[in-house]
Amino acid sequence: MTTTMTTAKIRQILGKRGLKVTPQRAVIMEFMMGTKSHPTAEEIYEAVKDALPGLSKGTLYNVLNALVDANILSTVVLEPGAIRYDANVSNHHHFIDVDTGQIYDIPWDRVQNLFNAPGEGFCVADYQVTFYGVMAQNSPKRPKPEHP
Amino acid sequence: MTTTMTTAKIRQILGKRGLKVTPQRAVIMEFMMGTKSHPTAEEIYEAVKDALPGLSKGTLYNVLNALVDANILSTVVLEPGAIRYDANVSNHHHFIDVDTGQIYDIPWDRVQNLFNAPGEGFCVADYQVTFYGVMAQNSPKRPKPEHP
DNA sequence: TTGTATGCAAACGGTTTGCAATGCG
DNA sequence: CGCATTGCAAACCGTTTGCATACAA
Repeated sequence: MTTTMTTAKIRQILGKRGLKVTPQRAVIMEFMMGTKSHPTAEEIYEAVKDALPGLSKGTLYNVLNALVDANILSTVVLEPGAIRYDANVSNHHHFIDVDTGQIYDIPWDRVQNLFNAPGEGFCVADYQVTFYGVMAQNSPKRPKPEHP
Repeated sequence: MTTTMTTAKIRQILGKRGLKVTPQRAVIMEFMMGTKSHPTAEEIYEAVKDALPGLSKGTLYNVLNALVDANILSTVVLEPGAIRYDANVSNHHHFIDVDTGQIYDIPWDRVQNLFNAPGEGFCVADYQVTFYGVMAQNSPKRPKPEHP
């Protein structure tokens, strides 16, 4: 895990929401701000356990729920069985690569306005598109294999 | 639960897929074909337990998984914690009434073609839109209160 | 110092699995 | 008759909860 965000910045974000700064919160936030992979709680646990050897699952969920409540993280449910966490809290869509399992954020404005799509009687307040497909082999967005 | 489909029709659907006809499958199918409510396994269990007093949860999941595998039912995950089942197996979108919790199917062709929306490099094979909002009070689609 | 956050362990809810008994074709 | 399906109970997995201790403000 590489450090991508200063402790000061994290203190500021937490402080602004009236949340205390704990090592657990700082490390988990730093990891989440530095990834776009939409990890599950289990994956976050694996990622931070070197930096937080004593971390318990209970505390992990406690921290994640606090950050979600404070609107620092958002959640997505794309498959049954696990909640995924995302540091991108602005409105956006998702693309799931069915080959690699990678999940990509799709900017909100790439999809045309669909507020009226459902038709008469449906008062749409929000919507979200989930795309399924494969990322082009030559796309720079495609993750490189670990051992080429 | 009202009978909306003949036993013969159910036998035909199951037979075509090479599935044996059991009372459990017949009753569960009949209930699912007659509802648009996207019930969870628990809700299906409650709905059919009068007709199938001995039904076990294990068998319920066994039946539901068999019907999903045979493409007689489809699944949706709209919230964490529970899979919802739908007798509508054709491509469609969903509208969730955030007041009532009701889930409505939105026909596929009410949403314009979004295959190219994510942009360069994303080869979209499929997509699905989830709308959140409220159904107009005067809409005929809105469910009537149990005790007006 | 005070109240909130942590660690641990037990509980929880939805779903799956193993196995003997039943029943459909 | 033979194999698929059922019922039951235990196991599983992600998540929540309760409580005593530790710690940020």
